[in-house]
Amino acid sequence: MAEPRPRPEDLYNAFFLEVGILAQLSRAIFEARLPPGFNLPQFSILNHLLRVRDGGTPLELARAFQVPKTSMTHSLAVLERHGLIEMRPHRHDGRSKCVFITPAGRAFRDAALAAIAPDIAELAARFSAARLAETLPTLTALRKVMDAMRDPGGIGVD
Amino acid sequence: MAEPRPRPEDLYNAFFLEVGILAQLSRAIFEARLPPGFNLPQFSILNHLLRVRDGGTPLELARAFQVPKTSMTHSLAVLERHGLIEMRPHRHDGRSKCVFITPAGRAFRDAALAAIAPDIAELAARFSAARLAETLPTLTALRKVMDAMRDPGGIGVD
DNA sequence: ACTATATAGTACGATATCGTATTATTTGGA
DNA sequence: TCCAAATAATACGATATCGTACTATATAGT
Repeated sequence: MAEPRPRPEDLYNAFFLEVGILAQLSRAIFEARLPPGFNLPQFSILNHLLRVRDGGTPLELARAFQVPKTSMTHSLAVLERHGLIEMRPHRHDGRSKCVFITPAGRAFRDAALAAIAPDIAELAARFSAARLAETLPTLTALRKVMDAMRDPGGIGVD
Repeated sequence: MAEPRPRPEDLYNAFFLEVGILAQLSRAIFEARLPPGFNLPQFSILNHLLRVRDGGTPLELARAFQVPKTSMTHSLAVLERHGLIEMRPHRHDGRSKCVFITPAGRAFRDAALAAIAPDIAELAARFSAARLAETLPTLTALRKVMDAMRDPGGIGVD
């Protein structure tokens, strides 16, 4: 009754279907815990500024998140309007700017992480961390392969 | 040098970060092969109508895709405007409608799948299907757990 | 049968995302 | 030095997504 030999194509489609659903579900859970008016990309930018580094340019951020630079301009404008980041002129390049997180931005990010912790705890109670950990190296390796395919020699997220 | 015991929380965050990036990358690749003016959700609806079933209501589709019904109304309007689906009145419920895929819709979906096949082949050459297949059951199980958490007794995608 | 409540779909407005064009600045070659 | 090409950011317009409110119909309790 089981398909004897599923076409490889179907496997990849099924995989990306699951990935898409998981991304949508996790985003919905996450955004439900953010203050109204904020979304996951905005949080992710703050998180990136803290975990990776701040002081980089909007274009670098756009590349790191694989979004058009105009989308990044918009997201940064929202964050700046709320005082969560600061945009300063670039020291050596008059065309460019540098993005810094503010103390309010740190506080916002920490509060958001704390707000989601209970959801993660509930999920952890129903789905073992060990099982997730098994798959993580594969997901990371695949992501790197796909990154390389779309932009050979690109910047990457790490 | 490696963290002796990473907090479980960090593992889940890292996992969902990878899932989000993979979803974004696969969506970008997919949409690059769709005719201009169409996006992945629109294709996914056609695919669902063929692979699962058609004749259902817009609300059922909205639940299956975990999107608000207003978003589904909009997507269906676009598909209908292009003649890819047909909306007929519901037989027994005057409030409701039924969504059917048209021959043009089938052709569109088949053409889209064919257009992406080379990308999948290229990916398959760089990342083994076997490795993906290993992780798929875990992803599916996690998706079901998360589905159940957000909507106990909900409809589900299968 | 009548009425209150629930439900399906949509109209409308707000924000997000993204493609194209524009402006300002830098860089590199004549 | 000067000018053409490249680059960083943004302005602007189009579509997508989604929350609120509304209309039409169905359902359930009396």
